[in-house]
Amino acid sequence: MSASTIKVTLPDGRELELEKGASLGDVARAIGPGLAKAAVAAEVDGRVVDLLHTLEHDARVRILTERDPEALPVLRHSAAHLLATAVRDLRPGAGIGFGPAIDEGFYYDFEVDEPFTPEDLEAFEKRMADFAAADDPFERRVVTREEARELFADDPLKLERLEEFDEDEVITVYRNGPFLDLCRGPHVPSTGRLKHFKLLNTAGAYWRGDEKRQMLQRIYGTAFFRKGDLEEHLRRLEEARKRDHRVLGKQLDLFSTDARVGPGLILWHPKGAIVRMEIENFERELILRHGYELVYTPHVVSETLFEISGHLENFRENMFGAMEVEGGRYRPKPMNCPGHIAIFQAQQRSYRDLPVRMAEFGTVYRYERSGVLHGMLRVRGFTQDDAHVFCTREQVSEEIERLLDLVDEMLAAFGYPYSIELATRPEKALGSPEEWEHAERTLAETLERRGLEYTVDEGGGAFYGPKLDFKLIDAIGRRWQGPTVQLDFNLPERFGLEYVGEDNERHRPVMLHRVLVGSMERFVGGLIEHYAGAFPVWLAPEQVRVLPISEQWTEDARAFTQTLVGAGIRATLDERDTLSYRIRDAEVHKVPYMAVIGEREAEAGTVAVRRRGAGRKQEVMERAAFVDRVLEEIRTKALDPA
RNA sequence: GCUGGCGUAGCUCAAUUGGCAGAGCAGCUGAUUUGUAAUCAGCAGGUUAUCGGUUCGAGUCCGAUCGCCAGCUCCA
Repeated sequence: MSASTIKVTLPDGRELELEKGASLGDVARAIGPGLAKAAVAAEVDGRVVDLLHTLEHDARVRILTERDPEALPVLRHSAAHLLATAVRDLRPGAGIGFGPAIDEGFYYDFEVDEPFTPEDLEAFEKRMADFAAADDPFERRVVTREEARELFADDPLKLERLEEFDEDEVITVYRNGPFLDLCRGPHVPSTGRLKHFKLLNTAGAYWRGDEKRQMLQRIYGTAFFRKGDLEEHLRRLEEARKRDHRVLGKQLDLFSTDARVGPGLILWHPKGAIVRMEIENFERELILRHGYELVYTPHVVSETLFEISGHLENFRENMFGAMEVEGGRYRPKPMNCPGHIAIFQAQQRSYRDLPVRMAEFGTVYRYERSGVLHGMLRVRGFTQDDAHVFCTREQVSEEIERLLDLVDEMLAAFGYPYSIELATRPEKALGSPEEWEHAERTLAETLERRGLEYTVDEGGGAFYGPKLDFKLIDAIGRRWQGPTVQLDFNLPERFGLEYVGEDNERHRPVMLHRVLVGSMERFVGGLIEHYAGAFPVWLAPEQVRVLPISEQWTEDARAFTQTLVGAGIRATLDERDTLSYRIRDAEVHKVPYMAVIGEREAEAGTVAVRRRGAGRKQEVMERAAFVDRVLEEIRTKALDPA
């Protein structure tokens, strides 16, 4: 092979020989005209680049088309440029910030005097379509720092970014039509590739995410290769909106907030309280089976405790203010751990006592800035299903294993698949690197021993120890914060925790923090959305609604309701208006079972059972059999058939 | 906290350029007794979030406060 050629290896192992300096577009053309047309971008030695990128060395190359998931962020990033093109066209003075692709789409930040209106968005979207129709190529150019300074002389935000480049860093700019941006790329070949996009909303966003800097106006949008994908995405957004726990919470009378009570403080209505009670009962029974002991600690605690724990120092801005009582200062507790530690320390502990597993449904109060509050998902008062395990260093691995079982059993009951993340040592961390290394390895090895897949969140641990995060995946594919297991090198030290070992010496125990649901408020809020308000029977506030067909059968229906209630089933009798009206009402309130009793059922001692959402498909069965079925569903925590 | 938007009956929403606050559902009363997603009629329901201002006149315009929403920042 001559010095002026390079070797390109394709995913199928095939090798091509091309001129040095050939572009990825050339590679695609060399493979075939069909691929050349379909090509969107390319992956060179694992890095996504655009087709203009040239090859100077031998490389492994994969041409990316619409079908490759890696191509979507490229499209979206290009869509962000298209948006900026339109905004610059309609608002010539607009300053440009950053415009990256994000998980579900893209955004671009602008510095403008007048914030954008919904009408502006429509106008921008139309203008984007014009520039897309023009099919301008995305042109990449490497520039010197000086050139770049000149090109962006009128863009202070870009100039600021420019100053951050290292001396030897390659500075590239991209042009499409009239729009030039300082950008690393990659981009699709031309604006004509951008066919299916939508601008979604606008909001303020701080420049560089720094609240001390000026606020820019951000426009969010999304883009797809195929029309159907865009439609599907918009349909999902609509579906998510319909499942909104704040809307369903009101419709189903589960919870509310009240300005007089205070923002971020949840009022659990009777029906919401039943859902919570069922979860707590289930979990209480579960953890007792898993070797936990229940404790209770006070809601208002002397500041002394939080001075020792360090919360007053490190968590102060999240704590409610102090109240003075007889010269002492008290705070609503923001966390339960110090209380549990105090219980641990109430007696001398022997290695024979360990591990000590202490659990509490502990209500905590944290000051959250008003702008972040959100329904039940982000509040100022919430109840954690909190537990702390005090054990020896050697016991950590086994305790983690037990937790994995517990997590699995807990989440299975709600039908949540989950993924695991191992969060490791952050920049600012307490404890020695060796200690961290050991702890991280323990966690990783335990997961591996159980054959569990996990990803590593590098630097995502708390300053006081590494953790395992379990992410729930809900019915419409969204990820939620689930259980966490956190190792703590800090508190045992601060409180001087000790146990007496086999050697009659004092040792420092290891401490694990763990939650399963995290916060009852957030978890139930998430469950409402997961089930779209249609709780499985065991969680349903009302499990059976008994419907007599006419007044004649009311007494029989009342007796049957009593039978159900007597068996421990949450059943009510509805003897109002027409049967149709009551069926509708039960459906609207998502009651899982309707039990209809009329002449035929009264005579035969049966019941006509209609399942929520099943329409007219009903089943007539013996009453005792129905009671058994409902009890069985409750016992097994049966989920609705998908 | 910040930027923008919003706040009308229990709920969902109307109310020309500033000109008599309305409807459906829910509730109550009565009639109807119904076989699978809304029977009919009547009644009641409001200091238009709160406070102040402009105006002959404010749900509508202006200011402040409170709350909510979309984000930013932060997080269970």
